[in-house]
Amino acid sequence: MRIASWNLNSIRSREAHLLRWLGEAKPDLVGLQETKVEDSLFPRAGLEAAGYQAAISGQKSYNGVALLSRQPLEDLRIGFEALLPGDSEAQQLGEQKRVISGSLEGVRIINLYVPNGSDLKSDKYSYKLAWLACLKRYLAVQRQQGEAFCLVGDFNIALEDRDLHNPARLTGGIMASEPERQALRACLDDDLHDAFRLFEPDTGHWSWWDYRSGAWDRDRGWRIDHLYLSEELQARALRSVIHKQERGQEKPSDHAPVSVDISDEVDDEADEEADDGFMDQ
DNA sequence: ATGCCCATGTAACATGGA
Repeated sequence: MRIASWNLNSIRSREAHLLRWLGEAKPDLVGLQETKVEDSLFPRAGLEAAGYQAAISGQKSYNGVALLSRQPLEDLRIGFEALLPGDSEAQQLGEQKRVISGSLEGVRIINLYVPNGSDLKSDKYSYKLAWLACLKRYLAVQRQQGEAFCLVGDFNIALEDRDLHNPARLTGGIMASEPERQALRACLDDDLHDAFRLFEPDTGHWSWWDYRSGAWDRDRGWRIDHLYLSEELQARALRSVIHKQERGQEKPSDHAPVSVDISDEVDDEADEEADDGFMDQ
């Protein structure tokens, strides 16, 4: 099973990119972020023609998440409030559409668009930290359910210095500050594993390049889009890839898609030979 | 140093992103 995540920066502006990429990468399950469209205007027709159905949670102009799948998802959950019914903060945070999850073949995918935070002195930064604290409570409930799960999305956090192009200048600032890194580590809690880092220890691999300052041409990027696997899925991980070529397209999103392949055989070892030749870069 | 670019909404900029 191939699971992917992509911040599209507007699905209506990027529909052609998405459809072409789906045909090339053929993911089974995709978490999308920043769809930037209310549900009634979500462009379903092209996706359905391409064999994908969409579970959506959107709003006008900002935010918005979706899950694409070839097979219908089971047990759809929208927002933190789906798992935290008595949590008033979860209710309040649900005004911004940033969380959607569903199950497929015994695997739950939780798709997130973590707030950016803007600036360390901004109210949006406190919002980001409160949001991550709520995510921790949400995951505590998820863990109690004993289901294999995959946490994907645009985290807007470079968790380690090897995840950004200029740590000397950028560490400590937004997307690389210790409080937000600590808040994300608390969510991962030693039992969620970064799929990409199972295979690639080196720096120099990015998933986001700023539109400004010629960041793409200078390869000044950050790795802020992640796929985290629970223990049972970590053992089944075959490879994880950043689909960097998508950032080089005409009128691209500022994010590249990321993906992980999970063995269908529950008893297989992680070092098993991969079963299909799709690669990038 | 600051903004650089891009999308949305609404109608020449304002807001948000990261």
